[in-house]
Amino acid sequence: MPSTYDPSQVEGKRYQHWEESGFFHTEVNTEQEPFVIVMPPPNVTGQLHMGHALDNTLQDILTRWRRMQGYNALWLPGTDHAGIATQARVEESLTKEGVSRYDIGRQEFLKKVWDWKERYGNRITTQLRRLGASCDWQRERFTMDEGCSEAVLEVFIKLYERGLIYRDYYITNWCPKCHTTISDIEVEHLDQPGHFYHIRYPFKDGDNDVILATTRPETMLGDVAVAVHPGDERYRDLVGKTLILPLVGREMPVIADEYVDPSFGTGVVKITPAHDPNDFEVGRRHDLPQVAVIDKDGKMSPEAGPRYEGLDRYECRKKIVRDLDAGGYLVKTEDHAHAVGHCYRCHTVIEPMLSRQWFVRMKPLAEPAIEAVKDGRIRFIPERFTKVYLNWMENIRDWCISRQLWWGHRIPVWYCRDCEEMVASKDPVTKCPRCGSTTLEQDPDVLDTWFSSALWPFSTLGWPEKTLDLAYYYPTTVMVTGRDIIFFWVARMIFSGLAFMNEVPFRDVFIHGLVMDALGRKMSKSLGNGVDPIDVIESHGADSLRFMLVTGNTPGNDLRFHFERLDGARNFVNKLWNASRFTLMNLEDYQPGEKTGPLNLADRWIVSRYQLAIKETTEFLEAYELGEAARVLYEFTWNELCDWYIELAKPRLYGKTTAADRYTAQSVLSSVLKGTLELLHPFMPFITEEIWQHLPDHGITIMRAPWPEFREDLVDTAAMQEMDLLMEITRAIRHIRGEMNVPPGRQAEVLLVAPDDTRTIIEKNVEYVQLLSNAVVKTYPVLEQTPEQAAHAVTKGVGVFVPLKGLIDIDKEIARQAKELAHVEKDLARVRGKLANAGFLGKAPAEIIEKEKAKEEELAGKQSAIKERLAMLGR
RNA sequence: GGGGGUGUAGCUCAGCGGGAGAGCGCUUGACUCACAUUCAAGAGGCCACUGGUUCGAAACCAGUCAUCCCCA
Repeated sequence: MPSTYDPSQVEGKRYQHWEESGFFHTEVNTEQEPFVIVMPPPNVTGQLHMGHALDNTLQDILTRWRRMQGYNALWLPGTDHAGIATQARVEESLTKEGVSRYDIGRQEFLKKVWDWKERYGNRITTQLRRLGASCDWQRERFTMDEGCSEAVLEVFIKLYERGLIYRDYYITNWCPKCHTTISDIEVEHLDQPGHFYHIRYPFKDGDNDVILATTRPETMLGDVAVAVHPGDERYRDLVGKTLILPLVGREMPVIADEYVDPSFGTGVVKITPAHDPNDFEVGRRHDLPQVAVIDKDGKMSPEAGPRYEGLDRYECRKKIVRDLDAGGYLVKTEDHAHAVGHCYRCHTVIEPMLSRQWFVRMKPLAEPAIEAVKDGRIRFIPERFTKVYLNWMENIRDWCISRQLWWGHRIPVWYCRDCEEMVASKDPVTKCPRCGSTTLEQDPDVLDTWFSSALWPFSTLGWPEKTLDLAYYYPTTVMVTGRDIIFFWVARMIFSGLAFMNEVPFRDVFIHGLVMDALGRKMSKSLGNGVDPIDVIESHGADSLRFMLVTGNTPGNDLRFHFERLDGARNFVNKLWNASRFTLMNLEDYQPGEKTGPLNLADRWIVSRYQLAIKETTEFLEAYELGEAARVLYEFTWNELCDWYIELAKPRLYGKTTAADRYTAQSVLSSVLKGTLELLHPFMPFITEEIWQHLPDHGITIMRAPWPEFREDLVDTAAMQEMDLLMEITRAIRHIRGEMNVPPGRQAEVLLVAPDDTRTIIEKNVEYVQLLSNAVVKTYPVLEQTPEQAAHAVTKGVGVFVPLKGLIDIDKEIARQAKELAHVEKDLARVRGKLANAGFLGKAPAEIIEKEKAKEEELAGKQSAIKERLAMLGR
C-alpha cells in the first residue's frame, strides 16, 4: 500500500462493481420499510456543477446511511428535458449552420433535439456516477419518456375537466430573445439605474394639465387613460375630464382607481393596459381599450405610429424623450433605481406583453398545499423555510403554463377551424365534436418544463397506472433541494401530489444553500468563477469533494468554495488511509474470532469513545445535521483513534507485551477501525469500501454492512475519566517540554505528586504517560522538598515537576507561574462569585451547582499549589 | 415597500441558556519505524451595538447598525 491514497486507482473500479452487482437496485418488499428519495432531475443535456454536487452528495449520504440501517432505500434518478435551455442550445447550433428552426420545421427540429439529447444525455449521469451517487439506475427516468408524458397528459386533461386550466388573454412575461412567455418566477428582478421622467399631459379644454412620472416613456404610445387615487384630494376635480396624449393626440379620460399610490411620484399614473400587468387590471376594471405598441422582438409596432414603428424599444425611449422635450412636455428627469425583470435563461429584459396563454387556476390547488404544511404532514428543514413557502402559497397567482417552444410536452388541445370549438384530449382529435369538421389544429405551444417536474414524485413510480411501486414507495421520504427552487418546484410538487395522489409527495423537505465562490458570489458562466466538480474529483477525489461539501455547512445556509477546505478534506482522507495502512500492516498474522484477553484502559477508552461517536453521528443524521455528523467522525478518527489510541497500541502491536495482549490490541483496533469506516461510508463511499475490503471479517460490500449500533453497556465512564487524567498529565508535560525547549529526543525526568486515588490510576498506567511524553515518571504522595531547578504545573489535582537542572531560568519560571496564578485566580473569583449568589444556589439545577463546586475545589487546589511553588522559588 | 438570512480568533465557519470551539493561516520545535497531505507546543476573541428577560445570555426577546438574499 502506498503512503498516499490515490483515488483514481479506486473510485472508477469500485463504482462499476457496485453498479454491476446491483447494490443500488431495490424492489418492492412489503416486509421492509422503504426509504425513498427522488432525485431533482438535472437538465438532460447539461453538465454537473457544484450545486448538483452538493445536492446529490447530501442525498447519497442519506440514502447510503438508511440503506445500512436496514431500510429498503430507493434513490430514484432521472433527467429533465429543460425546455427553454435545451431548445436554445440546439437553435444556437443551427444558427451556426446558418438555418433557423422555422427553416427546417417542427418535425425536423424535434428530431434534431432528440439527437442532441441522445448525444449529451449520458454526460450528466456519468458525472453523477463519478461523484459516487448510489441511485438505482435501473429506474432512471426522463421527463419526456413515455410514462412521464402520459402522466402529463392525464394531469392536463383532469385539471381541464375540473375547470382548473383555462385559456385567456393576459399580460405575461415575454422574452424577446427566447421568443416565449415565461412564468412569473422565471423572471429575475435586478435593480438598475434608470430615470424617472416627469411628463405633462394637457387637458382637452386647454386650461390645465397634469404631471405624471414614468420610468418607461416609450409605453406612453399605448396609454389609454390616466389614473389617480379616488381619495386623493389634490386630483378629485380632475376625474372624468379628458386629456390629450402628447405626441399622439389620442383623447383619454382621467379615472379613479384604488391601485394608484398617492404618495408615489406625483400621485398620477399613466395607464398602458397592453404593457403593464397592473395597468392591465385597471384597464379591465374600467373597460379600457388595449393598445399594443411593442412587438415580439421588442420593437415598436405599427400601433406606435409611423414615426416610431420598427424602432427598438430603447431607441424609441430616447426618441420619445427628445420629442417630449422638444414639445415642452418633459418637465424634468430624475435618476431613479428600479427593479427590472430579466429572463432567467438569457438575461434579456422581459417585456410584459398581452397575449393568449394557458393558465392553471391556483387558489383551489394552493389551499390543501398550505394545509399540508401547516398541519405538519410536510416538514421543512430548516424550519424557517416554512414561512417562505407559506408566504408564497398564500399570495399565489395563476400559473402561466404555455410556452412558445417546440421542445416539450405539446398542449393536448385541438381547435376547430370551422366553428372555433376547443377540445382537450389525450389522443389526437380528427373530427370536431360540435360541427363535425375535420380541419382541426393542435395548439402549437408546449407546457412549462416545471409542469412535468411537478409530477416527478409519482410519475416516476408509474402513475397514472396503479403500480405496486406507487403503492409501496409513495409518498417518498424526503426531498433534498436548494433554497432557490422552493417556488419553482417544491411547491408545485406538493399541490400536484395532493391533487392527484390525495397524499403529500414527501414528508420532509431538506433545503440546502447555494455553493458560492470564495468571495461569496454565485458561481456563474458569465463571471467565469465556477469550479467544475469533475476537475476537483480528478485532482482530489470524489470522497474529498463530498467531505468538503458537507463539513462546516449548516442546513439552509450558503457555502463558500475554498480550495483550502478541499485540501483539509483530502488530508483527512489521507489520514484515514494511513491509519488503515498501519492497522493492516499489523494484522498480517491476525485471525479474528479467538477470545481476546482482558481489555486494558486504552482499549476500554477507545471502545467507549467509539460508542459515543456512533450515538452522536446517528443522532445528527436523524436531525439532518450532516455537517455536525461529519465533524464528530473527523474528530473521533483523527484526535482520538489516531493521535492517542494508535500511539498507545504501538508497543503492544510491536510485541513489547505478551502475545495475548498483542492479539487484544489487534482485535480492538481492527474492530473500531471497521466500525469507523462504516460510519464514514455514507460520507466517503470509495475509500471506506476500499479499506473495508482489506479488513478481516468483511462482508460483500460495506454498502450493505449494518449501521453500527450504539451500545450503552460498552461505555465505560470510569475508563474515560481515567484516560482523561492521563491525557491531561501528558499534555502538561508536553507543554513544559515545549515551553522550556527540551529537545523531543531527550528523555525527561518527571515527578508527579498525587493523592492516593489518582496516584493509583497513574501508577497502573504510567507507561502511557511515559510513552507519549518521552519521560521517566516517578510518583509520590507528597514531596517533602520539591526540586528547585524544575518547571511546575498542576492539573486535575496532580502536581507535575520536570527537573531541568541547568536548563531552567528561575526568573522566567517565576513569571510563568505568576501568569498561570493570575489566570487561576480570575476563574476562581468568578466561580466563587457564583457560589456566593443566593439566587444561583436557590434556582440553578443541583447538577450545575455540583459542577461549580467541583470547579472551585480544583481551582483552589491549583491556586495553593502554585502559590506554594512560587513561595519556594522566591526563597 | 414587505419578508428572511448572516454578523463569533487574521480568513472560512461550527456552537445557539450554565467552563469561548474547529479547519486554514501565523509563531516555536521535530523528516519519531501509518501518515511532513505529518507530529508536538503556542499566540490570537468586551461572540456587531443598545436595552430587556433570567440566579446565569454569544445563545432568548425588542430595537439599532452593517451586509446578503427573496418578494412587490
